[in-house]
Amino acid sequence: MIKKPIENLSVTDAVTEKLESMIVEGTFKPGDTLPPERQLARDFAVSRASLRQALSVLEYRGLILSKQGGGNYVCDVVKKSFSDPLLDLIKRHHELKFQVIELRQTLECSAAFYAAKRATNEDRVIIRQRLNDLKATVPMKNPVEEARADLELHLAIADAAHNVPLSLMLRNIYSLLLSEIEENLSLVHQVNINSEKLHGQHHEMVELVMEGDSEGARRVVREHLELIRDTFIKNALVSEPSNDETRAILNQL
Amino acid sequence: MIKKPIENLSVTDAVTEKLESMIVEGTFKPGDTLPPERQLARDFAVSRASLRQALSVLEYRGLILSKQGGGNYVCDVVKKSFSDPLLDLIKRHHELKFQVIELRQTLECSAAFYAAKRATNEDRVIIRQRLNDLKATVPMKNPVEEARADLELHLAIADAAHNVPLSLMLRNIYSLLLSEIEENLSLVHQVNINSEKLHGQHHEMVELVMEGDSEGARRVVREHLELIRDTFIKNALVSEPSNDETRAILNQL
DNA sequence: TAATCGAATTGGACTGACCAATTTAACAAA
DNA sequence: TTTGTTAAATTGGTCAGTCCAATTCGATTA
Repeated sequence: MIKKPIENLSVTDAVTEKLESMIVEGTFKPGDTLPPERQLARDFAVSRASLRQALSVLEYRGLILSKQGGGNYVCDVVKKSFSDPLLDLIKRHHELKFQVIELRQTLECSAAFYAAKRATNEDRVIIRQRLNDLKATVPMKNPVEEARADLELHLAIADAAHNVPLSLMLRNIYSLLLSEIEENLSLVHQVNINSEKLHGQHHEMVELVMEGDSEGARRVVREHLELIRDTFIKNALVSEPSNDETRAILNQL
Repeated sequence: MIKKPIENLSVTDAVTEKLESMIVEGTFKPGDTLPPERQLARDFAVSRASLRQALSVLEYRGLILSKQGGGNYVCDVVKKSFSDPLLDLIKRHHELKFQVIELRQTLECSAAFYAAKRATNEDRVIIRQRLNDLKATVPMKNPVEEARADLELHLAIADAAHNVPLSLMLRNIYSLLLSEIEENLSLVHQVNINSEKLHGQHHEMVELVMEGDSEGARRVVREHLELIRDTFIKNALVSEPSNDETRAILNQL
């Protein structure tokens, strides 16, 4: 039987693949400039329009960088990200970030609720340890480390809920938030306006879980994430005042 | 202070962002066709070449699908799932199914809560349609179709919550449950013991969302999923009496 | 009623032109 | 020579128009 891998590529797609291959295989090395578009189009026997469509995709993917008057520069392929397009989407759209916080609130409220019911002695030791770790990071004045310790505490509580899918989903959300924080440190500094209140909530949250007060734990976590959400919104207002996205967020409340 | 994200966008990039926003925010909905390229170029006051560069990036990112002679179709980004080791894990470990139901309860309670607050008229039409579809499947005596229609109703409510990540996670769970049901039909028949009560809850759930009673909607969904959970547990007891996993589940309650 | 055909619609591609940022080289001044 | 300025060439960015090819959809026909 003949396998028929029909090449049904458009001109643009074919050029995209060809250029990608040449970059990955080293025909064009990082830092090089690609041949001028007009010449490249002639070489590939395609129109400049089709070539430029291919170049736009390659630029979006981070393989090249176009500079008007300069040229098309080949970027370091190592930095190429394989991340999910959906994650890219969430990172770029503020209204989705708000939704992520809302989802986090939903999940964490349940996590705290069940953690208060099901936490084992071992869980309790870990949770206390995470709380101490968090307190230890405060004097370090390192916002990334503090954020990481903060999320580790929340994660310890999530794990104490003994619901594997719930823990996994929160882990996904935390890694997303952490990369967000690492990319934009200024947000964290402004968050610190409410740092005492947030730390107080951390203590209260841990205590209620320890006491087995599931309803109370859920309530505190809800308040905790409402405060985080409000801080996020204030931030959005500061950095992007009278922006359509920001207004859309406010209308959702 | 610096922190000045200068808007130095090219025409193509501006069009890309604009279209992306309109898709994410729902101006163009999944399944819709975008306006014809010539008209879209006129509307944005850009050349068709620039517009097509933007479209090629959006197509690479999976937000739209271009079909020659057909149009540019908006894809359902929500249906794109995280590449998740979670699904494999759950399929291999039966004790996780109970946790999945619990997670589903957490997510759906929030979904119903926000749906009652945010459902648009369009959402309401779809929800009513799904409820009618579900009622229509009952006389068919086809458990898989009924389960599918059931989940479609729940999904419509989830989408009405207007939280993309939330919808996405529930979609993942639903696809998991559906494949589970298809693999094991016997469970569904036994569930039918409570079918009248479940159907009544469906009606009540829809009505409360329609009335905008967010607290009531959340309560009904919680009861609904408690019933589903209990039915699931009874089933487990019948099929696997005095099993370690089953006892572990009961101890969690 | 169903199938078929063709015109209108729509995306795919090409060409040539012009603009704007950058680079390069020529030139002038020190 | 070295340095700074300027003008021309280069190059990416954008646009308008034209034609091709696949699809759609309504009118026509069996």
